[in-house]
Amino acid sequence: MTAPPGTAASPPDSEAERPTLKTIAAETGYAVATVSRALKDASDIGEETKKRVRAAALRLGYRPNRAGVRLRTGKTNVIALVLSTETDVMNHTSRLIYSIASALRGTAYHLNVTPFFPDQDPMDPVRYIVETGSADAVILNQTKPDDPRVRYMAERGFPFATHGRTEMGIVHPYFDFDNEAFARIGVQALASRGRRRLLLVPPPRAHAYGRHMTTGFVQAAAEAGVRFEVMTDVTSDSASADVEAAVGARMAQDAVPDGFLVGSTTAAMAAISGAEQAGHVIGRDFDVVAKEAIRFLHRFRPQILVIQEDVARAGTFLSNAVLAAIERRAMPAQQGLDIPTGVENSDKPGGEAR
Amino acid sequence: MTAPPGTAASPPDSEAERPTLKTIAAETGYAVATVSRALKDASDIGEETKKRVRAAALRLGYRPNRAGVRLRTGKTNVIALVLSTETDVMNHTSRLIYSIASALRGTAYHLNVTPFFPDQDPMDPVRYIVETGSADAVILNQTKPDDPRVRYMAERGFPFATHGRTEMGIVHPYFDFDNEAFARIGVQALASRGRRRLLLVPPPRAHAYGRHMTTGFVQAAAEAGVRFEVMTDVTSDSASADVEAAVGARMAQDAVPDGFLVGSTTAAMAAISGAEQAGHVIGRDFDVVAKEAIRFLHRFRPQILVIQEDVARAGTFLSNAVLAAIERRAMPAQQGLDIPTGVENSDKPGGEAR
DNA sequence: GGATATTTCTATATCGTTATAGTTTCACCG
DNA sequence: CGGTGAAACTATAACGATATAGAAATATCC
Repeated sequence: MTAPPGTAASPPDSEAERPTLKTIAAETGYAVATVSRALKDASDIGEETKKRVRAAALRLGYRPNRAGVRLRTGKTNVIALVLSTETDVMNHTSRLIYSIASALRGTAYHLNVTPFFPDQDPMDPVRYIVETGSADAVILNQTKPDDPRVRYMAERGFPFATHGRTEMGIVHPYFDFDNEAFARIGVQALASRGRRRLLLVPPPRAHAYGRHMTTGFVQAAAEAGVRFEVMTDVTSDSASADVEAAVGARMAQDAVPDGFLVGSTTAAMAAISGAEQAGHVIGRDFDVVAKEAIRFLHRFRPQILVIQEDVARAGTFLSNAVLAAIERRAMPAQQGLDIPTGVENSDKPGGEAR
Repeated sequence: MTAPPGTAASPPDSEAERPTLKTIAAETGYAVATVSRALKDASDIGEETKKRVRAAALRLGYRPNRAGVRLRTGKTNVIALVLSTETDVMNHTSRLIYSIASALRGTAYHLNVTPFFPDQDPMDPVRYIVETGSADAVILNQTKPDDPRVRYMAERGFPFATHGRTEMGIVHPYFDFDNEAFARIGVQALASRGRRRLLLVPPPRAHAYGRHMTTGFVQAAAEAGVRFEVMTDVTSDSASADVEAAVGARMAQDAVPDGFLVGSTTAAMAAISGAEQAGHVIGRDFDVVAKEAIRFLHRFRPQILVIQEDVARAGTFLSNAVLAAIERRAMPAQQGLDIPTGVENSDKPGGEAR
């Protein structure tokens, strides 16, 4: 009898070594290649062998070494989420992260988060990931109308999806909140409440969604036959104090607006503060339509008119989109749109922020 | 003359292959091992060689293949952030992520985010990371007084740091907001405003910080000689509607509290709503002290008394702590505490939420 | 019965890196 | 001039996985 080690009991090591294919091979008596093929259920491996190998793998708690797989196959099993830190809408980011991670549960994929900062070239993280092959797919947020990151990934055929659209005519998977619909519904809600002089605090035009919202606002207001104006000195991403001051100043002038459409949650609060300081009362002198990802604005002022954005749906969609792209699968829909259906305010019950 | 390829011009490949040590070796004429050693500035490599190798590496845009390094050395260059999704305090999470990522900029480390969900064993992600060696260090948040995750990592000597303390007597790097100081300062602020019947909406006692806050509250109130009570049916993590209802009910009974200390931002808003619905006026009938990570509560009610939590500092500290732990370096301080210095309200100017 | 498939398994090379044990070259020494 | 040692470099063997060509063993066919 020869003495191949590890045939009987478990290894005598004090440090429990992590099992590899080699360990299983030694345990079962098969070759490493056979074990590898058996575990991936290859057609040229016998049923009995597969059963034995799987049993050993389970017993030993085998988990493939990612570095080994990655080196050999190039597959990283990583999805990179590249986040713009420019705008951090209330709880938007963490919701997005949670919903992506949640959709990735049960898959072999892990989530890598790479924020980039205002002093940085937005291309840096994207280039790094593609050049070093450190992820299998990328999810981007805060797209610009002409976004070099999208062009870069599309040109290289690197799997990716974006939260937000572009205006480049490049077909790729994205999920977007329908800011045009948001503006339209908001304008209609204000108009139906008798508001006739509308004011938009728009997102920056540098972002694609800023243009959509502005376009929707202008069109809907024109259709409704009401007067309208768009703030130019501040955006919904400006510092709260600036929004407050700008709106306050505007509300002290002539032809006072009586309906606000505001592009972000924080800016909505600031705008209301500004108007109030100019002596106007919400619900009586003016109404406000705002977008939020988590219900809490109604606590700020119950009179506020709110349109909900479903960030979790975005995360789920984007995860599925990149998983499909990695496997070169077709998707039922390459693009997803979160189309709001109407405004809410505090008289309507609903899910609550915690 | 022999014909070793790639001596003169760049490779004729249409697909620009990613350069490896081999590429540099071919370019420079040195052996792969020499190139490797030259790039890590080993002592047994000549200056002239190093210079040439570095130049070639730069010219070719060489970046080490992480999978190769990881396979050979076991080093992943990944920091894992394991997030509890139980409580999602306003913008807390994204701030933490940004600040960690920011501190990791310029290092060779990447950030992996692994949330775990209420239906999951909190040990799962931690076990997975340690067993598969998928990260060099772990950062945990939302510690429990007796936290098995901390025990697990400490026993194995796996580099880690936590946001929040435990009560297990295990010495390890952590950063914590001083919730005891928060409670003390809050109670003193209320007492100095003449409030004599204080109410605490505490964080869940399952979390370490919940105990700290409660302890601090009870002690400070006793010292100040004021009456106090701790809500038992709801916590600052309860659904907003529940907090609102519970506080509202309490405010309709006898011996009405005139000062609230609230453990979270959202619960503070809910508590105020509840009290207001019971007919009480903030600033006149009662005062509220709340904690926030991002300035915006003053917009909700200017009268609110706010104590700021510096989440960015936590992220920076935790990053440095795990980097030191990975390199087995000593840290100037193993533990960090964010000790609030006082309350603010809207009469004091300050940084703004955007 | 010999040739040809078919099934099932194995040996080998490889991905990119690094640790280790050489090897070569040259200077210096007694 | 042989021996010693340092300096500078190289060859080789891993790390763990998998693709691929090939090898036994068995089955199938004319």
